[in-house]
Amino acid sequence: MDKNVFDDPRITAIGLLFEVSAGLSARFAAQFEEHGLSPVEFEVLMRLTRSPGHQLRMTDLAAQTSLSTSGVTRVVDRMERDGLLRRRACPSDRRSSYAVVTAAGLSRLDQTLPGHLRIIEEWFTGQLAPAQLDALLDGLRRVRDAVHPGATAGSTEPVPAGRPADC
Amino acid sequence: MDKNVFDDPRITAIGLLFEVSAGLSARFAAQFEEHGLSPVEFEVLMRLTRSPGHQLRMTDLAAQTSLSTSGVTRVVDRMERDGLLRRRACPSDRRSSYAVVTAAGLSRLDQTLPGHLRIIEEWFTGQLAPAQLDALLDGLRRVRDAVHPGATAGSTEPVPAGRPADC
DNA sequence: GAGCAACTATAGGCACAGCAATATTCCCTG
DNA sequence: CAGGGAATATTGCTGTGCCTATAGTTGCTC
Repeated sequence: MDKNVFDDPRITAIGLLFEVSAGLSARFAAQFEEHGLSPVEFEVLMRLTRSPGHQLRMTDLAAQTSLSTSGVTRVVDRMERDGLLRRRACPSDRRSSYAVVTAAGLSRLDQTLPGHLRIIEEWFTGQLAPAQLDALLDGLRRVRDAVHPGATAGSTEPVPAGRPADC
Repeated sequence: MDKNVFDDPRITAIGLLFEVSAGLSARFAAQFEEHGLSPVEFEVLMRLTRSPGHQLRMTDLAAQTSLSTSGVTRVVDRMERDGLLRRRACPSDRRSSYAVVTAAGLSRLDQTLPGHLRIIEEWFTGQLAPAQLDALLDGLRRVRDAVHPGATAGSTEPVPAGRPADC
């Protein structure tokens, strides 16, 4: 085992990426917790709220988050218990059920988002000159297009529903 | 809830970063699994192997990974059971014990690392022109220096031990 | 030198996520 | 229109990690 392997530029590069990602995640999690949300709950709230009708089928929600379908079932259980969203049966397909954001859920997201954006600005985008930020984002976009993580799990881009939202 | 919030450049920027990070993590995990390692086990193996004597106190190992001390206890349990490392008592401080990489552990890391580096090159560093990669890394470094994730958990940089490795 | 605070590792309880199995429903084919 | 295969959500099981409590050890203070 050659010790110099650890100084390989590839290792340091990937370490840097993960370190930044982990650091920001930790800050986000702390701010979410102030509003009684876990990171995954925030993600679910974002996904649903940006979708037409503030709703999404369980399967589609799983595809847009990094959760499995069973994971979605349980997260939705918790959030429904907390009143942040509710289940709604799909009349045209009795297999499907929708998760719909409630007014309380929208309100919670409204309370959480400004702080979230502030943290991004303070520790990420605001740390770089505009040109430097653009360069970084261009690089990331390039890598993203290549690695194309599964079904764009965690992507910011909206994902078309497997079936049209006919209900 | 204004729908335009989701198009905020800060949101898209952070989404991009996390998407890249998650995508690469998934590829790494798949390759680790081919060699019978979990991501955290690989991390532990890397940390120990790069340390003097291929060993580290449990506490220091926890500080260098993103694990808590109890988490380290259990990971080391599993890896000791699999023969990748072993515990060693510290003669000068009977509270401390060291985790030491075994020959089998070194061998396992040797088998895993080339593929790991190949993946980084294929999906990350190799996707960018040298100047573009430099720009991206500069940006990341800048953010890293600002956010300074806790006790540099997950950092590629070696972390000085809390106490000198006197045994 | 006795006592106390700090440190170290571990064990138990809890939360949470994934995988596999299951029940229900839908759709297509003959 | 009957039956089989695909799709959907849920549940049990398992694995894993964190938090807290606990036991042992060390070093400092009086």
